[in-house]
Amino acid sequence: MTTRTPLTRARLATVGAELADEVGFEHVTASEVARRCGVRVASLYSHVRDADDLRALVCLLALDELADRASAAVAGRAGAEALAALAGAYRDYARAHPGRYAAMRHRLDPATAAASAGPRHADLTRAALRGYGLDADGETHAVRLFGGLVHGFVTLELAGAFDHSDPSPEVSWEWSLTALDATLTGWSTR
Amino acid sequence: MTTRTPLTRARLATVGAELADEVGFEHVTASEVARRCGVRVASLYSHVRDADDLRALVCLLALDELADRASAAVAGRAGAEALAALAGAYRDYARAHPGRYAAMRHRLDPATAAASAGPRHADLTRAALRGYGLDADGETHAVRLFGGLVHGFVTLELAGAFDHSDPSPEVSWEWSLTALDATLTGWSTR
DNA sequence: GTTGATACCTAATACTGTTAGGTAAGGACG
DNA sequence: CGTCCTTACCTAACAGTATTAGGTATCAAC
Repeated sequence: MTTRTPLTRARLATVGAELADEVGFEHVTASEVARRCGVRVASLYSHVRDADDLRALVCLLALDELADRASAAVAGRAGAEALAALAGAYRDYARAHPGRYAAMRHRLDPATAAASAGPRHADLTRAALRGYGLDADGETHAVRLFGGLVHGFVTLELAGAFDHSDPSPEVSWEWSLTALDATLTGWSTR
Repeated sequence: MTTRTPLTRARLATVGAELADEVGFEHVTASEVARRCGVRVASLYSHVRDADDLRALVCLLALDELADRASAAVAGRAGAEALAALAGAYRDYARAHPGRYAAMRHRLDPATAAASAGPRHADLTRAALRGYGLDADGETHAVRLFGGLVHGFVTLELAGAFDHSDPSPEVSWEWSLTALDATLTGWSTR
């Protein structure tokens, strides 16, 4: 036999992420991950503390992956364009990888969270907002408004909440981002 | 012994909802619900199809309960005031009953969803938006914008995403709702 | 007073999560 | 060259959860 890929935390994260996208994050199970790695369940415990730690791995991978994409999306853009690109990166990622997107809402312990790509997300949003000339507090409000709007819209859309009404969510998405830009432009002049 | 409360779907929903608020919706287990009802697990299966059906029960209860509160909140109000009251009802409910709030994102099969209080939520939002004089499509966009913003903000806040930055989320919340009102007012004049 | 429905039970099975301890292979070192 | 340690996996056992099958007690109705 060819030497099979050795088990690592990184590999577990990848396999877990693929599984999450296929069956949903809430159904990511240690047993199934082990099965896909061609290994017995017990062997996982040399690499992860417990099942929760395994899920945290997927969470971290998703945070990282999405931070990279978001970073690429805002690079070289400013103002409304940067905002739309950033929001689009989130939405596209959620649709391409629903399981990983859900994984990001997994509660991490504070230490892990601090060391994760989580802060990068906040930084990226702040960077995208730079052009609006907000003061420190205003920027924080804007980060929260942006985060809430994007996350909420994407979550509801993914959950199928928009499936039974008429105009395409695409249009609502554009309108929402336009409105957000207008709002922030207004804030900057106060 | 006093006649113990007989098991009904309603009782299972209540017990499940309490459990959800205590330990989180994702940890609502048939075993624990049975334990709290003073009954063996197998006995649940006379009332629910499977564990997923049990969780759906909690979801339906939450949808209903929150629809009632939302309804009371918007009664007798209009415009910005109605909008803020409706949004506040969601936020307050999420903070008082995080487990039930999480339960509402449980995927229901289409038939159950249609018969649930879900549509009432959409109707309530539409009612709260009436004062803005939007056309049909505009109203749909507004419902989605409102839903996304409120749900996203509340979810992130509950997840602790706002815990490590300075101004109180309260202020961001006010700002966001004010911005939403201004946006919709602007939409109506187009 | 048998019948039937209702509401609960025990028992058995399968799967997930977790811990404890065993083994095989490969490099380091005498 | 043989032994020793480490690494990376294994088997075995056990607890908890989900599910199904089939049994029993109670009670109302005919």
